Amino acid sequence: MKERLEKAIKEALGELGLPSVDFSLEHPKELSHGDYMTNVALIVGKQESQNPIELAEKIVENFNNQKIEGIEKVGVAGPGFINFTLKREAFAKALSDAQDKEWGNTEVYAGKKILVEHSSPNLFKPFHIGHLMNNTIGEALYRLAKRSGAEKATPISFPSDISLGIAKAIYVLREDFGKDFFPSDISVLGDAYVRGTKAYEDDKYGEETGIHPVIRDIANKLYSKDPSGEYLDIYEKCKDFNIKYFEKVVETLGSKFEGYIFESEAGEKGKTIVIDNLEIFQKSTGAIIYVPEESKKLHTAVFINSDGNPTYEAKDIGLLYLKFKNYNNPDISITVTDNQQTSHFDVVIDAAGKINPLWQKNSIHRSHGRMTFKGAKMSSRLGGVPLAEEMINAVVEEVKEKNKDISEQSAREIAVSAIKFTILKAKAGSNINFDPETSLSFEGDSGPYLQYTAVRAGALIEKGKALNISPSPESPVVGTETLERLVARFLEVVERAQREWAPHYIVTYLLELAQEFNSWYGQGKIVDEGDVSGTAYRLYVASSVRQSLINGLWVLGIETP
RNA sequence: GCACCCGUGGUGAAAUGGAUAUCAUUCCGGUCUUCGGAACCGUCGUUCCAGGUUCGAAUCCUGGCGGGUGCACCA
Repeated sequence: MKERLEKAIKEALGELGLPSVDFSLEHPKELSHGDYMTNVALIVGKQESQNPIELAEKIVENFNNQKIEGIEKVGVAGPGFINFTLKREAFAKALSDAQDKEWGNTEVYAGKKILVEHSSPNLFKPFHIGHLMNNTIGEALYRLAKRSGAEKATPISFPSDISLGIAKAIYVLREDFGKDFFPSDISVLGDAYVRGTKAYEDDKYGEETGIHPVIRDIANKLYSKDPSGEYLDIYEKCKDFNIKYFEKVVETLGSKFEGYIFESEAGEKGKTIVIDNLEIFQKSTGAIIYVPEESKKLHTAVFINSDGNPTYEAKDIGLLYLKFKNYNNPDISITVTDNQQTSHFDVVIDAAGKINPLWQKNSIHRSHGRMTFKGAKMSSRLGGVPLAEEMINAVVEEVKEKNKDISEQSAREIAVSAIKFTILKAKAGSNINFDPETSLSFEGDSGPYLQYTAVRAGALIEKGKALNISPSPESPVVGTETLERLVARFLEVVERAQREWAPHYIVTYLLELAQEFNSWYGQGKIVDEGDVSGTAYRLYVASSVRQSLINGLWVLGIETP
């Protein structure tokens, strides 16, 4: 349709003896303005110094002579915009497609291999609300990829299983529990991590002072996988325990990873790569660093420290190597991190491009803001960072307060959907401050509102079934035109979200759709025994709305009850 | 100091350079013979400041002001 209109506009310009110009042809923001609008008269008017409204009227007259197929009406509005309203038949195909589970699948990345890395945990820290945010966004990006026609979309994670920080935690665990320590609860490890950091800062733990050399030695043993160290034994047990914990947590959030690249593997590989590329990196005071060109306005970064161990930067180089090797050179490789890491990532990618241009070309970095959570119920650990579980529980309490009879599982589903929705409705990048009292509503703009609307549509269809009326496109009725337009638009909304890797477009769209549906619902009877053919059509529309909501929510990682 | 991100009703957000800046929430007023009301309808209320570019600026440019983050061996 869009191409047809573009052609018609060009034809009109030619017939009227007007210059051909670059014009836009878009959906107007306001649905009541029609289905497409063009600014062609404004552009020509400017160029030819003519009144744009009069020009627009001439162009419209030409359109009417052209008798373009599928157009209901063309009009001039505002300062000289031309609005096109399509005939209802234009949406028939979309409405029919929207009856199907596959509705919303696109061809945006047809045949591509897409890798999405997200949720990367520190294996000695519990899953906190920062991970919750990362997981929600990462999972949504993965699901967008999955519906984009990609040959393969793969979600992976990059767990931190090795660092000086982890050595600090191991040290504390060994001191407190002896060499036979066995982890029983994640919080024990989290506490050890925090206390280890503190001990290292103070250079004192318990009675013992001057612990730096001991901890550095542990770190070295971990890096070199020294089998003689009893610390390694504790470490391995903690690592196993943690991976299981991580998998359990993300499963309740609806994600599953197809693979992991551990920081320990990436570090080893990264170190080798850096050492093999000393023409790109350089030595400085015992360390190996990377100095970007001045014009790039990036900072110098240490890749291998003076102990000879890879830093986060070298680990990321190794990570890139392993991603492209293990996953068969993905066409798009997305990394989701906190936006504090943006400049770190820029430096790494700049250096990486010199080692292998593909690593730079195919990598995309999506960053998100930080999440804070106010609430007296929080027993904050980790220096004040609330755990994801604590936050979810607090919201579950809110849900139960609203509905006393609700089951634990349903309450949890609703709580998770409300949290995910709040994270995804904003353009990624800004910080979110959760206040369970005010910012997490279950009414209006919320996950539960969308779930509710989908369920409501489902209930209508069930009711129709009980009366032996099934959805049918045969006898269109008045009143559903706007809804039909909106349903048809779902496809391009998904496409845009995929192109820009921005799930929030889907959120905005679903809200608009749900509002329109609920408004229609309130206007009159949908299932009417006295009007079987009309009911069948209305159910057909309801069913298309329902499928759009379900599929849209799925992309957001929200299940429809 | 340098760099990056951000400033939209009381609050939380949306808006490909387009039309009267959109939605939610709060307050107030309504709908109710439910199709499962976590709904629907209505009222009040907003682009940090000053210039500039443009037919047209929340959006682009310059300069302020305010907030956040990052800048050498942590991750």
